Formats: sequence, C-alpha cells, structure tokens
Amino acid sequence: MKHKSFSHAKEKAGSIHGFMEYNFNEIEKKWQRFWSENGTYTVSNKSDKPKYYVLDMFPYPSGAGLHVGHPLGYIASDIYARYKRLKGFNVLHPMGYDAFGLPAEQYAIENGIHPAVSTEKNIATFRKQLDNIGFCFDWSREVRTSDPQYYKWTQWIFLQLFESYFDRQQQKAAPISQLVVLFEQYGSAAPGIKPSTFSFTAEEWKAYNEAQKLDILMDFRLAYCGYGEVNWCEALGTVLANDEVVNGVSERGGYPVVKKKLRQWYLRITEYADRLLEGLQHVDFSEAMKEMQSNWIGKSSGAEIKFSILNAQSSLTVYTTRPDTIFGVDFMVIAPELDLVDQIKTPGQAADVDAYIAYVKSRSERERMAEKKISGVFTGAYAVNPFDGREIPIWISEYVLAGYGTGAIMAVPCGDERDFKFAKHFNIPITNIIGSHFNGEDANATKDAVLENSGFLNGVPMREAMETVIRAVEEKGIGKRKVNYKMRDAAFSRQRYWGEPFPIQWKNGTAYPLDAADLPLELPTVDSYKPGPEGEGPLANIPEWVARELETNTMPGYAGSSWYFLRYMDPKNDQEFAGRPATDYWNQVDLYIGGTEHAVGHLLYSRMWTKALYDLGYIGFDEPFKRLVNQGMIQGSSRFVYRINGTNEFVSQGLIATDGTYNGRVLDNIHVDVNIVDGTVLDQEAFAKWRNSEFAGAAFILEDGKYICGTEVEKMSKSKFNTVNPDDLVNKYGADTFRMYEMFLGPVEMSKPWDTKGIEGVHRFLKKLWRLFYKENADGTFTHIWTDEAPTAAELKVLHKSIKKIEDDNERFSFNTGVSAFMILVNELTDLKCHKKQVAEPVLIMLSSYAPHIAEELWHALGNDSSVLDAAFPVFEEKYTKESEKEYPISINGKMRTTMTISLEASQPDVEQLVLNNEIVQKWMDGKPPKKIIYVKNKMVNVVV
RNA sequence: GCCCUGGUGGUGGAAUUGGUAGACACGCAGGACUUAAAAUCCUGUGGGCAGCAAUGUCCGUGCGGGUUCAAGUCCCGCCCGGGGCACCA
Repeated sequence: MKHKSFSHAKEKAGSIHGFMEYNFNEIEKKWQRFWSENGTYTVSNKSDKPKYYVLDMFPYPSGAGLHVGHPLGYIASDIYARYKRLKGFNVLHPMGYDAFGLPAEQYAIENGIHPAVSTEKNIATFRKQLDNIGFCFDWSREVRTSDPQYYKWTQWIFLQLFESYFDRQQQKAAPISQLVVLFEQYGSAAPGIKPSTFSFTAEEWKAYNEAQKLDILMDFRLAYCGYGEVNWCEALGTVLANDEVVNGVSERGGYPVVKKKLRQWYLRITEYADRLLEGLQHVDFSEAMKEMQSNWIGKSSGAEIKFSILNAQSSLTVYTTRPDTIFGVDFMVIAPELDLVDQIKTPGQAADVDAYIAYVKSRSERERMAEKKISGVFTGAYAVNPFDGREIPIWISEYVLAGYGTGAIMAVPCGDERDFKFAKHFNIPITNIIGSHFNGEDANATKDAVLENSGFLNGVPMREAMETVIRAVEEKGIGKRKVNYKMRDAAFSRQRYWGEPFPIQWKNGTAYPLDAADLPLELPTVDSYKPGPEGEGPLANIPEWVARELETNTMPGYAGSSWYFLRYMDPKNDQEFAGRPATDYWNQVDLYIGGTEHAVGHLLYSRMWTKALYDLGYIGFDEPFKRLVNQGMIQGSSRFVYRINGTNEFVSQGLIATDGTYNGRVLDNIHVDVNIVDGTVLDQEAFAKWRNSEFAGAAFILEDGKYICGTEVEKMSKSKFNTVNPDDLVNKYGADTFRMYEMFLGPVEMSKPWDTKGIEGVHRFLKKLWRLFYKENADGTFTHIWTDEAPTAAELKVLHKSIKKIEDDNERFSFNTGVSAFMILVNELTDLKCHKKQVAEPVLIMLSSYAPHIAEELWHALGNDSSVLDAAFPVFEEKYTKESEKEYPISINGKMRTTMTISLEASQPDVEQLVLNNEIVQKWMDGKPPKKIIYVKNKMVNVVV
C-alpha cells in the first residue's frame, strides 16, 4: 500500500525551537486523517500473507450513544488485530450495526419518528464516537442489518431454511424436494425423517392436493410455521417482550398480561442439537461457555413411559431419566396447561384445579421456575403403576413446564429434592426404595444404591435397573427409550414492525415462499406503529400489504446477526450473500470477542445457520467461530446525594446514621450525575446547575468542608446517571490514553465498575514516554534528544525482556499486564537515561497496537517514512536476557524466611550446603536436623525440619 | 429455583504450570522545584506488636474444613456480588 508523503512531522521534529510538546488532540486528528486518506485499514480479499479474521459482536445503535462499556471489547480486538498485522497477517477487522430492534420501535410509538430515521441518526453518533477512539476497522465493509441490501440475504437464507428439511441419516440439511421424492416412494415411512403426527402411504401422498402436501411438508421444514404462547397484554393490544413484563403486569401502565397462543415461525434448531453439542469439541471457547451451551441443549437419555389412568380412557405419558426408580413413584405431576387436565379432573376437584390454572396463566415461565413457594392441586385422578398396580395420585403444579419432555413427570420423593419437598408440603407418603441411602430428611439422587421395595427389581443395583426397566416397558408396549433435549425450537417471529419482513405469502391458509428474484421484500412505511388486530404486528394495518396476503410478522433481532460475519467477507456482492472465493479465503472467524450474555442465544443461532449453509453447500466450514473470548461487563459506579425528606437540605454521606436517617429524619437517596462528582466529593456548584438548576436552592450539611456522596455498583444506564461518555475522556486525555486506560482497568474477561480516577496514571505514562524523545527547555520550547548511539547490554536486556513479556501478554489477551509492561519499560529506560533510536523504534512498534497515534507520530519523528502499522513486530532474542544467578526465596517448613542469591549452575548438593550454612536458616532450624530439602531450580528452596 | 462466573491493601488490579502475596497504577502522607499554583521529580505506603532506628516478629487473598514440604492457586461445605434462563440486544 502506497502512502502519501507526510513531511509535517519531520520538519517539526528537526526544529530545535519547535513546539513538540505532547499535543495529543492535534496528533490524533492528524494521523486519523492520514490513515483514512491513505486507506490504511482497507483490507483486500487477496494477499500473499496468511489471513486472520478478528470480529467484534456488532452493537445495537441505541439512542443513548456509546458509553465507556461498549469499546472495551473493541479496544481489545483492535490491539490484537494490529498486533497480528505487525506479525505479518492480512487481518480482517470489520464493524457494523445490528440495526433492527425493539427500542427504535418503542421510540417511534412514543415520538412518531420512523425507526429508520432514528436508527440512521444513532448510527451517525456511534460512528463519530468510534472514530474518536482510533480503531483500525475497515469501514468499507460496514454492514447494517436494516439495510434492504443486507436483509435481502437474510430473507434469502430464510428461504433456504424454509426449503430444507433435516435428514437424520445423513445428519444434515437437505432440500425439501428430496423429501418429496422420498414421500412419493415410501410415504411417511421414508428413511431418515423425524417422527411426525402425519402418517400416510406413498399412494396417499400422491393423491393429496397441494395444500395437504404443503401442510405435511411444513412439519419438516427447518423454518416452519406453528403455534406458540406469547405474553399478551389485552389493554395495550400487543405482545410484550419478557423484559416488558414485571410481576405479571406490563411494565408500561401495569396492565395484566396473560399467555396467548399465536401463529409463529420457528427454526428447527433441535434437529441440530447433536451437532451443536459435538461441534463444541472443535472450537476454542471457554469451558464455562461450552458448559452453558451444552446445559442449554440439555441432552438427556431416559424413557417415555405410559401410565393408564384409573376409570378413564386417556393415559398419561411421562418422560424420566430415572426409569430405575419406577417403584418409588408416589405421585405424578403434570403441567397445568396440558389439555389432559380437563379430561381427568374429578368434579370434586374441578373448582380448585380451574382456580390454579388461572393463577398459572398469569405467571411467566421465569417466575414459575424461580418460585420457592410450593404450590399445586390434586386433580382427583389416579394413574396406575404398570408393574405393581399401585394407584398414584395425579397433581398439577407450576414447577412442571409443558414444553419440556411430555409436560408430565413421575415424582420420586426419596430421590428428587423438588419431589421430596412437594410430598412433604402436601403430606404425600414417601416410599423409600434406596434403603439406608435415604435418611427421611433430604432426597438422595444417588445412582449407586441397591433397590429395595421395588418388586422384581429388589436387590438390583440402580444403574443396572435403568436398562432392565426400559426393556420391560418396551416389551409391555407401554414405553420406549428416549433421548430428550431441553432445548426447544427457536421462535422466529415477532408481532412487530422494525424487523425483516418474511418473504412469505399466504394463500387460503397455506404459506408460499416468494421467488428469490423478488427479494428484498422491503419493509413498507407505515403511518402508525401501533399493533394490528388480534395481536398481529403493525404490518397488518397496511391494506396493500394485507391485500398481497403477505406475512404480517417480522423476524426477530437475531435473524440479521446470525450470519453477519459472512457478509463482511464480501459486503458489496449483489449476486450472493457472500461469494464462495471470499468465504473460502476468510473462512472461520479466528477470534470473536463479545459478552457472555450472548452465550446461548446469538452464538447458538449463528452456529446453526452456519451448519445449515454448510450442509447446503454454500460455505466450506460448519463452525463460524474458531476462538471466542468473552469480555466482562463494565458496570456503572453510581453516586448518591441524600436529601432530608421534604426539604432542600442535603446531608453528606458520612453523617448518616447506620439506620439510614439523619437526626432521626428520613432521607431521599437521589442518583447524582457521576460526572459532577470527583471521586466521592460532590461539585456543589455543578450540582446547583445540574438538570436545569433543579437543585439550585440546595443547602448542604458538610463533613470536613466537603459533601461526600454515597456509592453503589449498578448496571451502567442513563437513568442512573452513572454513564461516562468516551468522547469526554478522549477530549481531555486523548484516544491513546483512553484506549490504554480501558485495558489497564483489569482483565478483558472480567466485569468491573468504571472509575475514571486512575486515568491520570496512564496519561502520565504517555507523557513520560514522550520525554524519552523530547526535552523541555527552560523557555518552554522542546528539543529532540534521541541519538544514533549503539545500545548498552543493560538497555538491550530491558528491551528484550519487554518484547517477550508484551508478546506473551498479547497472545494470552492480558492487555492490562501488557500496559503495565510498557510502564515498566518506560520507567526503566528513563532510569537508564536511554534515548537511543535502536531501542526506541522496537518500543514504538510494539506500542502502536495499544496507542497507535503517539506511536505513529514518534515513529515519523525518528525519520521513518512508512507507517509504523506496517512495521514488523520485534523479535525476542534470549541472549540479551540470560541470567547466571537468581535470588531464591528460602523457606523453612514452607514459611519464607530469607532470600539467597545462588548461581543457576549450582548442583542440588551445592545448594543444600549453601542453604544449611546460612545464618538465618540455622536460626530457624534451631539445631534440629533437616528432614528433607526441596530445591526447585529457578523457583525456590524449602528446608523441612 | 436452575446454569455460568467472580470475591486479594483505602481503590483498580498483579502473581501465566502449586513455589518470594500485593507487580503496575490510583489515592494518601512527606519532601524538592516555584513568589505561588499547575506540571514534573524524589521518598514512604497491607495490618498488628516491639524498637530512636536498621530491623525483628505475628497475622493476612470472602468464611469454615481438608490435601501438600509448600495453597490466592487443588478438593469439600457455606456466604456474598454479577450474567443468563428462550420476545432487550
């Protein structure tokens, strides 16, 4: 890449009476313009260098703009991307916007502004803020999920999923046309298909009309239409997101919310459960992340067992992972929403049952699972144990969810804690089948007991009995072996406006895909963002849309984000979602950085989409992300002022009594803007002007002449006045300081509260670095002080020690210790009074990934013409850092008592002799003989007496 | 409730593989420079006890146990904070 010449820096550097103080604002603007004009960050899909793909989870452009928490991961990935570039890679590091979403729509409802308009505005703000920080994003590859040229391909991929089914024999997606061929030949007995409620012969299939065929095929498509429950708020006439529902009522207005069944689209992600599980073995994610995903998938094996119901036609099928405990079943629990409940409830129990069902209907799934209080109602019906004929009462309770297994469990109180508590609470007698393993106080989920009270299983070890029972129920024809997944198919539709329209047309109740050539199906403009009739989305309010019989649901937020990493590879392609040469070249994302909050949502969906696209032959890899690093969340550190209730008087925090009052008077805790508080000391003048002088008349009761604020760590949010805008910090200290300070705060993976206080230290470091290059004269001018002298051994040692440390830290993502390594390096070079170019240049190259602007400035000042970004990372040479001796810690009985400097060549006997002769060692040995001397070379010595 | 994760000085954190706990910073205290301030530089800074001091000594990584010559690090049990739990993104 050819750079325009840039002589400005050199001229000034050469001038003895120049003004070369560290003017970060000017320097940063200058180089940002330079990099942008030279296309320094533009990446080509063709290169001789090895490729490396660094990806950030792209942001939702919210109206609040970027706060200091957002860039944490971006800075880390930026440092790593730049480091990889220095190491000789062709690095792809793109950025874009996850631009569809609920907040923009909510904003539109409240303010009448079209989401496209507010989103555009928010993106402009984000972009400006991101540019301030000096990232090396290739903006020519930017994507926006709400751009028709992007969602055209989201819709296209949806159509691929719609036109595919999952072949269980091949364990991969295949065209639905292939399934039609199978049906024509085998009917519903076709090999490799999932179980279905439809049963038909090949002849019957051929005789079906089109609508009947499509109805059956819908049961197999990877993107399919079905029915599901949503949070329905009658008063608002709309479907609510989970976090818009608080304690069973709507967050806005507090209206009641109930479950309502609506037609929904789904992705058949469950068919991929095994491959999603297996794929985890081939990716470099944290163990915690893999665990979360496999727990979410929740694969378990057990049996489905059918119990007949006393005096009834219907039967009850339960799923259990512990068929061995079948003689310990003391009651059944079924999900209150199952239709079966109505069939089996006895007249005497009907009123109680109906009341309980009404209660459960108002409860969210989350509330039901989190509920500690045990509740439930007896239906009056009894199931019959198929092995001993015992009559088992059937209960309903909210802790059993309809969506998992068969929505019914056989309860074994001696072996399951929840069942045990339930039995205790309702005084249901408990059968002990595990003898002394059960103490009557707690359930014991052991698999190691030998069964008792278990009919034909008496004396059989539990593990063995599992198989025996499965075989027995299979022989009796009342059940079968069953692998179950906790994971459910992904709900893929929203009754909303601001999302991708489905390329689907409904004709007489049958869904037809649009022709791919007609994509994108653009989102029409609407006059009102209000919901449509009967819980439908706003699109149902548009006569032309409805007249064309188009689907009125839109896709959820995760649609666009499930494949965006592919679009970056070939963002301008208008023939394909991404060309095969591009996806073959860039292949998997080598490094993906983002929060754990996406652990089971976005990450699983994008893994599934990748697998489906791979199965259908569109890409050459079936895992999207090779390595995943989770960044922690930056929390806000809120500040409070305390107003005496009913007055305008504010009490300093230290004066408040332990019960939270002041002289017995109640205080109001008020969030105050953290930006007008220095540490915990309130800026009283700024406070008076804050919020249009709302507190202008405030009187303060001070301690030591100051007003001290209270603190609390909370989520960073505008409403808590604890957000800090990166722009302010960049203006005050510069982007390089800001970047390094964000890293210096702590490990990238860890969550921590933001505190601006320490930023001065990082800023001082950069100024100290600057002084290795320029000296301030008495008259305020600056002289450059670097020399061409050859470095000394001591200087080379400091340099090479740092090269190793910084390279290691970069490789293991430890950027906080990386920053501290730079600080130590500059401190040591300052102590050595080292101003040599041969030392300075490698330092600047290494620093350029952390603080690119100052590094580029000084690099050019030293006389280099090309960009420091294209330099090569210095190579560590061990010969400069070799030591001949080490200061060992000497312990007696494991307690460190002294240190001794011993040659690294010394043999074990030599060391033992030296140590035993040591005065302090002898003092602690107190005349006793040594029992053992442990000597670990280059580590420590321990004398055991 | 379930799954994951974290807890180390006044503060952010370091200790990479079980081997000198507190690197590097912030803050604080004292000092130098200055008419003064800012900036910069220097010194000290986990806690207790003893000592004028050098220093010595005991305690110390959320709490209680354990393994080990040796534990912030491994094991068991508990407490507290954070994230997720399927329509926020």
